[in-house]
Amino acid sequence: MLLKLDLQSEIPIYTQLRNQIIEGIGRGDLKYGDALPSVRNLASDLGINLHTVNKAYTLLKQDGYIQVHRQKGVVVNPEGMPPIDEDFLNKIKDEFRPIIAECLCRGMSKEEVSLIVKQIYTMIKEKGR
Amino acid sequence: MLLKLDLQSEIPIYTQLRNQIIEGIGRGDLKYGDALPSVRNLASDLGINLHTVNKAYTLLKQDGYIQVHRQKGVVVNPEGMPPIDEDFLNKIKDEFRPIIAECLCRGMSKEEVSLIVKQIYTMIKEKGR
DNA sequence: ATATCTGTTATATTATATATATAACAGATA
DNA sequence: TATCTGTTATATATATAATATAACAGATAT
Repeated sequence: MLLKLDLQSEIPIYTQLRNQIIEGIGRGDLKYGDALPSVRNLASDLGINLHTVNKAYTLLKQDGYIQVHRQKGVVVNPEGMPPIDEDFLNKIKDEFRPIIAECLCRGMSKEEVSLIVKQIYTMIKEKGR
Repeated sequence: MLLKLDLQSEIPIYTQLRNQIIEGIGRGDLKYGDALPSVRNLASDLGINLHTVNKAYTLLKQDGYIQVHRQKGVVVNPEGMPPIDEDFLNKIKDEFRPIIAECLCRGMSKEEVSLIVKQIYTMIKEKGR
């Protein structure tokens, strides 16, 4: 799977990594049980530090997206993705909220915002072809 | 207008301020031309530093949400909100994207995501009553 | 006029977050 | 036995966030 970094971005590298791996899973590029590169290999490939990759993996592990086995390596959670529970919904609501508020502030209708969101959903899903 | 801060949050104080003011405008609590507290008064009321408020105001000014007059004070932009241009759409797409990817990753359908977004839109808009 | 209120700018300090650099440990594998 | 895992521990450099004082210059009220 191809990972691209913007080292000049204000978004931390470990966050960029985390987001792209999640997007890869969501799109289907990465399937349940698929192996991810070792922290050292990925860091080397990307020209960044081992600990930066490790931080991204740690976050993904904490959320249940991947499993990390001491000596086997890193894999996308073979048991599937974590459930859509209350905690998750509250988290994404907190993340969505300020963006939607800004849309509302500029006069976008509920339908316009909804349409943009649907377009992004489709764009993510179809990018793998 | 009531502003609440979570000093323990990982979200910077100036970002919390910015977001809440934008939400206030979007909801209609703050109307075009309405005065905002001076940097010193608001900082004092919230128990934070003047520069933290000033940073929030500077961001809001840069985006065209408020106007700052040297001696008159701070007001919500009387000419209305900035337009929904290409730059704005690209910005919110970049912000929406990782959240939507995570929804997709957990198996939420396009309609489920869209529904949540609509609910948040309504929630923001109706909170002022 | 003078005191007070604006936003603004400058400087310094502290704390935290981000990213890197080395090194070592312990289990698994070739 | 050498090599590959993730993990942990330190140390360092840089950037960001937040605070603390201080001063400036224009406007306003007394």
